[in-house]
Amino acid sequence: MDISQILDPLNKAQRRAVCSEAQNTLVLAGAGSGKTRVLVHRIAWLVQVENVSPYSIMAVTFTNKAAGEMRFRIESLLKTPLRNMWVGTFHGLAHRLLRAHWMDAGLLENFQIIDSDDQRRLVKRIMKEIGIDEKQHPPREVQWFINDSKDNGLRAAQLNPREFRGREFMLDIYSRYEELCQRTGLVDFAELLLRAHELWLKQAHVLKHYQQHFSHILVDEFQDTNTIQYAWLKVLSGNNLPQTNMSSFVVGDDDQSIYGWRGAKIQHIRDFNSDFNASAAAEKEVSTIIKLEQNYRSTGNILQAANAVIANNSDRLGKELWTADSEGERLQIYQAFNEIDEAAYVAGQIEKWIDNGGKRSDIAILYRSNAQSQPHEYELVKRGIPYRVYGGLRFYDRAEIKDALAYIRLATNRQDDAAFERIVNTPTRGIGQRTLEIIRDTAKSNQDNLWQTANTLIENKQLSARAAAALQKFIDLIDEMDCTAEAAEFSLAEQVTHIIETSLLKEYHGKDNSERAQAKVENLGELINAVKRFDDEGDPLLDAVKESLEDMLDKSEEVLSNPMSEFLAHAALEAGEGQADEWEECVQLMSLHSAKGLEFELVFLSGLEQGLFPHKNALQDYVGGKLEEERRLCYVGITRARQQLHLTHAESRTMYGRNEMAYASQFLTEIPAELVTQVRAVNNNMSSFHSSENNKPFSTHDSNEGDIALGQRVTHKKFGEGTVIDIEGSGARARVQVSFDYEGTRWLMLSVANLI
DNA sequence: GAATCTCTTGTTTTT
DNA sequence: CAAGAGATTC
Repeated sequence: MDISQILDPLNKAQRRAVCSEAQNTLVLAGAGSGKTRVLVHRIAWLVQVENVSPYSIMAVTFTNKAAGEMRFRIESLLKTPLRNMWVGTFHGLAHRLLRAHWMDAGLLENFQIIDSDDQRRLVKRIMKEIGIDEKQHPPREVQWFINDSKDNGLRAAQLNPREFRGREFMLDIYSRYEELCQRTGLVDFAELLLRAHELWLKQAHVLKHYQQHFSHILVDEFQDTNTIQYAWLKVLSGNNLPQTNMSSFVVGDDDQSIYGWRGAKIQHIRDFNSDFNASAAAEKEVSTIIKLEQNYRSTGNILQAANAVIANNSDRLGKELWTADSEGERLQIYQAFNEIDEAAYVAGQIEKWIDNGGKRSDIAILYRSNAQSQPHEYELVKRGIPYRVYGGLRFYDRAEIKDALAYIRLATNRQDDAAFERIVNTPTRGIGQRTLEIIRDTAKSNQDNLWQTANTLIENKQLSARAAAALQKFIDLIDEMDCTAEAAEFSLAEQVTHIIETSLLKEYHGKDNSERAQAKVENLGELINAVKRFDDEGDPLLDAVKESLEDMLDKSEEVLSNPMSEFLAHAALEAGEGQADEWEECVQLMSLHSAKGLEFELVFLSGLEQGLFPHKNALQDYVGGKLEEERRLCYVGITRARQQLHLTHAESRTMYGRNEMAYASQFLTEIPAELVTQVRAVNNNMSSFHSSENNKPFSTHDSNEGDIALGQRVTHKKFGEGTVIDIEGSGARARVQVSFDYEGTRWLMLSVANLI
């Protein structure tokens, strides 16, 4: 392959980045400026021109989707499969390293990854044990504290107790949690990263091995790295050495940093230059910054809107996107009466797009929170428009699946307390609170896991005959499911099928004949297919690790861990986006967070209301930091659109069962009016009147009680809750409903929902 | 010990 | 509206 194929499709700045000779390169890439393309072509350049071996390259991303796409695009560009290249997410790579070096990392061989749900249960259990009132200190907060500490690389022992005066219990819970996880072979998401970092620091031979193995590290979405990820990269890149040959190539956009709540620090982009040049033995340029500002994605109007919104943020690195493209259409803002009307507008526009020959897969509906997908789904189903929802409750997160996985976990690793707790009495088998309390207490005082404790208690006849019998039945059941090495003669699918059958989970979840129950039974069946798929496809990273460890003395056998553990890790890390219907032609629904990195011809940004987006939690933060992250999220949303962008908000929205009124999002007012067309459909049979108790923002007008003209505004004083109103000119009548907005202001609501 | 009821309470985003 | 906790009844 000749160089022109790699370089021809690139502009000048992109080419400069791809061919960068600096040891460390930071690419500041605006939205739609060809960020992924630069990464992919950079790798192709390294392999084809600089003769770098693919497996001395490590490419890190944040999502599995991005990792998969990068691998795919590199393979298509180079026209060769690259099984041995290290491409993965931070968590995926960290997990892979820990599996290969579990002993050096101080973990149990069959350690399991727990999600935040399991984590909260464990925290709760500890709080109960040491008598901390959950009402006063929500487990969520403690959980957040633990994760935040880990994200910053701090273990309980490293925290200063003096800073916890009056909250010493936080530290106490943290260290007990660490101890419990260690003993039972459980690793949470933050722990994956922290352990991997500690592996570098504590095991010099491991670090040295990988420092010699890799010559190039590439990082996507660099603005999203948290402290521990950044430190991990820094150490691996040889920052601790006087001289290193490792080359780092990172790509990011400070304006698209949207994971601050997960510990990401934009500051890392600023620090990169000074932090990654310790090896200044410079025969060649040490570090360089390249800005990509030409946007190839969106129309001029969309880009201008995005620029205008993000300009309200302070402390940016400074980038101004431009396009050679034409202005295009104006953005359209639709003020809906409520979320049903909003969904109807969106679906109507989608039908129009399709009628004009547009593709469904070019359309995305984006929202701030996953719950907002529901009214849209309802409307799309009603009109028979195929769609697909990303995120939200994912396959492996469903209760019935987590139950099944807990059985598999316990069958794989008896020390897994989290799994034990989840299924010891699911389905119910006569093991009640009392028995469980005894097991927990004994386990606590003996510093033992629940499984072993239960066995001991039965042996020593310390339980009532009834409880002991029930517990014994459970123990026998799990033993019979055994998935440890001895089960190797059965395929994964056979083992899982057996577990689902003998656990009676299908009977348990399907007992009432509801649709919901039926779906659960089907999901359990689907789990077997998921196992089969996993067994067929395997983990592309595994091959890479095997290869890279071949030269590491007597370590190669450690790489091959129990296949069932591999599957469980896959379930925890991939969370199971449906893969089968990936290529089906349908409208895409997803949160703004999961939309990052994607693009669509037609985009709907829905729910642009003050309190929802920006979210009310962010508004309470008067420092503005959180609000700025919301604004970046809005920037991400706007820049997803290529041709057409619709922004919608509703005056009233059903939230936790009540109608809530809301003002339009401040972000809407930040878009220059000349870029926008305001749409308001009047040809539906829906009317909405509202006013606040203090007559803000509307003035009051005299009106005969019980008779309202279309479009007239009223106060609640004349029309109390339940008053019947004639809607002038329509012949319709409605009943007044009183609602409250986010600030607690009282409103009157009349809509099609109130028609009588 | 299990099932059912009532009550409260809490709601972003993801690996 | 939903999940979870706590109380009540079987």
